[in-house]
Amino acid sequence: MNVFAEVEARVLAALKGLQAKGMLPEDLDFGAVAVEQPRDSSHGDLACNAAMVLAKAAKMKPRDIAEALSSSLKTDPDVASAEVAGPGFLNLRMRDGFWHDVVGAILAQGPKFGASGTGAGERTNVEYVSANPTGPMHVGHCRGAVFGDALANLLAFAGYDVTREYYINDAGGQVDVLARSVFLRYREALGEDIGEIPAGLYPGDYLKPVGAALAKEHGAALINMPEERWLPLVRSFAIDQIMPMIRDDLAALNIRHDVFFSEASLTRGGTDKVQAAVAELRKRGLIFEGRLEKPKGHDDEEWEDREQTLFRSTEYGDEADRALMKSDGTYTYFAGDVAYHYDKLQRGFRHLINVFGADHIGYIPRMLATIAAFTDGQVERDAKGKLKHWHTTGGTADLDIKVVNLVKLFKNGEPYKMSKRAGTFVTLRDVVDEVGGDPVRFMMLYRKELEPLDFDFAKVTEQSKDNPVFYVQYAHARAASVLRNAREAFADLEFVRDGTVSADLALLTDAGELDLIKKAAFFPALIEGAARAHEPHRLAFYLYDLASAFHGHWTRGNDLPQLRVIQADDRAITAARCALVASLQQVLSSGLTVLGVGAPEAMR
RNA sequence: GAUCCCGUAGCUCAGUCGGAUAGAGCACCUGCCUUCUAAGCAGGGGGUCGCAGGUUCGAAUCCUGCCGGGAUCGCCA
Repeated sequence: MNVFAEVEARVLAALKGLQAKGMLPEDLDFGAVAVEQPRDSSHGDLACNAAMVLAKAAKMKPRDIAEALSSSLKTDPDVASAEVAGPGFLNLRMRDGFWHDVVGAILAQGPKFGASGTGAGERTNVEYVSANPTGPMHVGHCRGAVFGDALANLLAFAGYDVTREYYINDAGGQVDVLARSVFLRYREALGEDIGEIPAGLYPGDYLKPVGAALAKEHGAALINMPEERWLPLVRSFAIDQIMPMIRDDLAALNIRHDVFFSEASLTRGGTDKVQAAVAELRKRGLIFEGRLEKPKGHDDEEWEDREQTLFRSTEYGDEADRALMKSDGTYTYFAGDVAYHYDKLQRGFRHLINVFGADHIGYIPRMLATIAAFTDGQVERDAKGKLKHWHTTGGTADLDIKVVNLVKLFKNGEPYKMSKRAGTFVTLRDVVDEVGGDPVRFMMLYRKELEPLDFDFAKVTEQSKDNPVFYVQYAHARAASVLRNAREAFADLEFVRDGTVSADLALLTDAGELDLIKKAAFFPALIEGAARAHEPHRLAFYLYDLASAFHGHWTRGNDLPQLRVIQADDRAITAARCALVASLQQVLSSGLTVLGVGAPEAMR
């Protein structure tokens, strides 16, 4: 039950009624008509902008439309008042019974309250994390991981059919470096003194067990092989060892993926998916042999001018065409990504979402161009041809690229630089072990993803009570606690029977109680808006707001005992208030679950 | 050089498709625990929404141009 959609439907019906009576011209576009929450609750429960958005097309004064709409809506038995205000707002107040029904709906629908059908089961692929499999996850990785995971949860809750995907970059030079680093640890495991790890290789201790495992499996068999023979073997061995480490790290943050897609698999075993994808682009006339201009702002010396295979991404607003083949005849990273995304499309996804780190911003235009090309879609541009949004439109499928900004690490207020070599490398696991997954997740989500985030390791560890996650969790625990106490006060207290509310909700007459219901009633609309915008942070802020309202109402009971939930001499009112508290607990629980954060029954 | 992001209270940040008197947390000040969990609550001070134009019934929000901070650029991944 979405009260905004509900009331909007009634407004639209009223507008059509006015048309039928000839009080409004036919042929009006009601698309911009919206029912929303007024910023100031003294204006009413709900506000409608219909009069103002229709005035021009209807060639009428906004206030005249609003007055007509007002008298029409006043006949609705749920409408307590419909006043025209300001330039033509229609402020609606609903009768208490309308809000009491929301409590009933929440308790009847349980965890499904707020879940929506807007996604219509459309197949959606969210690709996130995709860290190179060269070591354990560090704190910098976890923002994109948490964001992507929460976004996937949100979309699933909003009715999309979501696949969570991790692209394993296991084909480039970095994994060769990994293999060489592991090979060194392998020699070490066999008793050799390897001395200091040479520059250019990964020095981390986490590779020691990998080298030891390699020694256990192969003994000394690899030691005298030429590199070209052991390299591929060690490479895949190392990746097979490290991916479980990464999965474990992610699991510690309550993150799981449905699909791990290997870059190397694109060209393994006689198949060449890159070639197939490039052929598809060639068919569209977007592949050509040409020369690239020297990039500006870089030293000239290393630039080599040569003819090469290029993708005409400038066709879709990119600033340069993009190379697909290196001079040694192998594919570029981009070529692999083209094939990977072609594969996603062939798997039938209608919506693609990629979560990028801010350091990949420059990669966005070519990725958008790729999807636009494959789907016969467009990349939106403004009049000057600049990219307007980071998504494609109008094609058989679309891509939206979400960028999470950098996490700036601090320690005791000082900027903190991570370095694998200096041993100041902070792993994700260290943070989660010390602080817990819930605070990390909530902190990452309690912020618009495009904003930079300061992460002070010491502060999060020592003053974790400042983290808003506890505020929200406390509200949930408080609700659980009062329900426990109520059942103690009234042994067989009942407010729900067979999925419907049995308590007399008409007893909820306090303004604070009704205000809480109104906030809870906003949840479905919030979910829809956040899902549409791909912005999980809105949910985090909403939950904070709801928790705040609940804490405020609760504490009012200190001064005014008659407002407390448990009224020892009044079973009926206790039951009604318990129903309200249970409904708030449900919304808090559902929201926290979408964010991937726990909803505890008690705080410690 | 080019592209992109950001600029809202002392600090960190929200602000729904353009909506009414711009909000929260922290910090500061004043109160509230014999009371359903004080990890809480109530109140106070604090603003040129970076600057200047434009669009319109209405702009923190959209457009243009500046200013400031940050990120990125390649046959890397």
